[in-house]
Amino acid sequence: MDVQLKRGLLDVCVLAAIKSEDSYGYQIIKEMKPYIELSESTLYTILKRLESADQITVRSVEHEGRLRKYYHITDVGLSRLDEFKEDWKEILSIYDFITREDIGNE
Amino acid sequence: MDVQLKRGLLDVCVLAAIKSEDSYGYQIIKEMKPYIELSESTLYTILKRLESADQITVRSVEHEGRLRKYYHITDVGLSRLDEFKEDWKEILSIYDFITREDIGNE
DNA sequence: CGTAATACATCATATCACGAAGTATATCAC
DNA sequence: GTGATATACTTCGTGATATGATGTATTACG
Repeated sequence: MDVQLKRGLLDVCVLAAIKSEDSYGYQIIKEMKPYIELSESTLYTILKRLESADQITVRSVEHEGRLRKYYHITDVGLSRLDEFKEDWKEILSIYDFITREDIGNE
Repeated sequence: MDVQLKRGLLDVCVLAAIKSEDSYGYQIIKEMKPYIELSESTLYTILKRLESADQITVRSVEHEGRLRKYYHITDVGLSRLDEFKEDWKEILSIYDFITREDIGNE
C-alpha cells in the first residue's frame, strides 16, 4: 500500500495491537502483519514516539537471556484511539468526496 | 484532523476535485474545503507533484488580467483514483483491526 | 487610496517511514 | 561444532512531504 496512506494509521495500529494485552516489538510486528506491514526500524521509531507522547509505557523483562521490552497502553493512548474514531468519520466523508459522481457526470 | 492521516488522501482528493471538470488552484481549495482543508503552499506542491507524475496536465489561461492555470486529469490520474479504491479495501481491514475487541476482552 | 480577494510561487523547517547495518542470544540442521 | 535461522532491540542516513511565512501582481470595493 502507498506509504503516505499508511501514515497516521501506523501509530494507531500499534496502540490497538497492545490495547488488550501488553506486548513487545517482535510480537507487535507479527500481529500487525496480516493487516499492515512495517519494518523493525519503523516500529521502534513509532514506539519511541508513542512513549514520548505518554501514550505508552515501557518495562524491560529478561526472557531466556534476551531483553524484552513490554509496552503498555496508557489512558492517553486510549484517548488517542477514541480520537481516531472521530477522525474516521471525517475520513469517510473524504472518501465520499473522492468517489462521488462515479456513475455519469452529465 | 491529524496531519499524518491527511497524507495519502490529499493527492487523491485533488485528483477527484478535477475529475469531472478542469479547475484551477483557488477553485480546487474552495471545493475541497468542506471535506479537507489545505493551504495554498500545500496545494501547489501537490499539483507540481501530480504533474511530474503525469497524473495531470496544465494549461495557462489569461483571465481578467490574471494568470490562471487549469489542471486536467490524465488517464494515469484516473488509474490512480482506481488504485485508491483498491487501497481503500486494505484501509477498511486496518480499521477493523484498530477497532476490534471494543466490547469486552474476555 | 487602502483593503480584501484572487492567483500563483518559493523557501525553510519539522515530521516521518524505511532500508541498511549492527549487536547479541537461542535453536536447529548437517 | 559450525553455520543458518529466528528472536530482539538499536542507530544512522535518506527521501518524501505538509505547512507557515513571505513575496508578486491584479481586480474589486468602500
